[in-house]
Amino acid sequence: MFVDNINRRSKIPFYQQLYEILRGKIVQGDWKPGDMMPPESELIEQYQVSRNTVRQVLDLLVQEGLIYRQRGRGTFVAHPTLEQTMLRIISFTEDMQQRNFVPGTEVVSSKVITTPIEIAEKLQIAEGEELAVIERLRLADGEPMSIEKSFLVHRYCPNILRYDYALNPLRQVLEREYRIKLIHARQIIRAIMASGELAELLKIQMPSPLLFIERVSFSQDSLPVEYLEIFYRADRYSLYNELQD
Amino acid sequence: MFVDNINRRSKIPFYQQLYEILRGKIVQGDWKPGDMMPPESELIEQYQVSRNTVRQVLDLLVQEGLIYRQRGRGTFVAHPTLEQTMLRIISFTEDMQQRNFVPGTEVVSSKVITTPIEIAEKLQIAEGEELAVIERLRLADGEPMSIEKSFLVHRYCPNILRYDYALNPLRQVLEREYRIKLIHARQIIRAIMASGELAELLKIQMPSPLLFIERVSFSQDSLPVEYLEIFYRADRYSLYNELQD
DNA sequence: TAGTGGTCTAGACCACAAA
DNA sequence: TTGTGGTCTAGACCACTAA
Repeated sequence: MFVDNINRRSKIPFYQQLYEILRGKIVQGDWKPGDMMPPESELIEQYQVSRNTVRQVLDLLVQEGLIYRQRGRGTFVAHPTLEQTMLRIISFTEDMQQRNFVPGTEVVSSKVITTPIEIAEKLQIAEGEELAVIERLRLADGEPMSIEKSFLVHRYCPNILRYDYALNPLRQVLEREYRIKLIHARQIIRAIMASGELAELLKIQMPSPLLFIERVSFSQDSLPVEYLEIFYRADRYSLYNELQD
Repeated sequence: MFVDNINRRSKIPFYQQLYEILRGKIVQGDWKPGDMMPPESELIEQYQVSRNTVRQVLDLLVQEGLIYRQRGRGTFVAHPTLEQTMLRIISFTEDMQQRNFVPGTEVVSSKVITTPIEIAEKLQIAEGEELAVIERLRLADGEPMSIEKSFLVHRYCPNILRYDYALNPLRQVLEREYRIKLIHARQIIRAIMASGELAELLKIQMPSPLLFIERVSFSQDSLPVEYLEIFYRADRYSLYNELQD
């Protein structure tokens, strides 16, 4: 078990601490989909915070789609949906687990290049600065699902290529070794035709369509750190979301 | 000007009333992008509600992307972004205006059919029930942008095909003539290859990829009313969104 | 220093679901 | 009737921005 109480001397707000605690219980499966959560009164008692603070935390979890509330009945752990994929930054591993695939990774190449102008603009750096490039083939149940090309500003994470990204998640290395957390991203979604090179890696016939995502991710300091290109096999991958109003 | 105060005898919660009021001022342009909103203290004074209630309303507007807050500086009206396209149901006309295109529409066909089983499932109706089908070619600056095929449960909107959908927005007819408002939708986004028929209508070469959206829209009574297929030219259309966490 | 939004408390009354 | 979440109040202190 992890920390399960609020540190009242910490500079982190109570509601963020409680959010991490409750989210952990859901993500780690202490509370399972469909389970009723402790009622607000109990959370107030257990964590010694006010009702407003508890409700602030529950609001966040509702927004995230992890729980839902029913007036008069209680608060329940939600069944996971693909919805969450579209609004939160999640890892390939998480994404595949939600889709009931076993994830796998092969590194296709990794090298340092000088930044071409198109990417320099997206990452707001000078043309010619060094970029670390990691190209990975992503597998689902052993079959190719997508190609990911990561372009990282090398100055922020020197020597990052010394790790093996078939074994280490890139985001974990960034967090643990370089204290860089990617907390915000902007992406564009397109349909494209597979090039010969991509078709070969993804084991698909030509011509075939791909779902193509270009994403720029920002660190906790609001610096653009990574430009990512993902090429998904259109026969295996689609996006889902919900609209309001 | 519309209603600009809170009806304290209404059964509608204060925060919902205040939300409508403030949202109206933004949408109708009383407050323009970049403008500072009145500080919380002023809203409390003017509308005679507590700070919590004011903040509940502002939270909603922040979530919707209409405003943003800066600690120590104030609360400001946000500049519209394509972001909103991905999370709100908007019309083709609105979408094109945001993208700085002049929208246009041609009706390709309209007819009544009996529901095939795949669509019956999506709309939760019996196989063989009547569907009104409207197929429209959408233009942007006079050039083909997309094909939309609407499948409507005919029982909910009898005789809907008597209107001309080159002139009348479908959603407007549904609202005005049948009191059906589409307030919620679920959609799946894929990449596909254009068929010969679609390629011809969209004036593109074969083979070409398309961005394909399947959407089921629900009325205010939570009934599925419309199944919509949209085929976008991939060379002219892409989706944009932002991710957190 | 004055004014802003961010966090937090301790109450209150209500609406709804289930027993 | 009891227990749940939904709405609302009137305060408090803090952190940040700009003058």
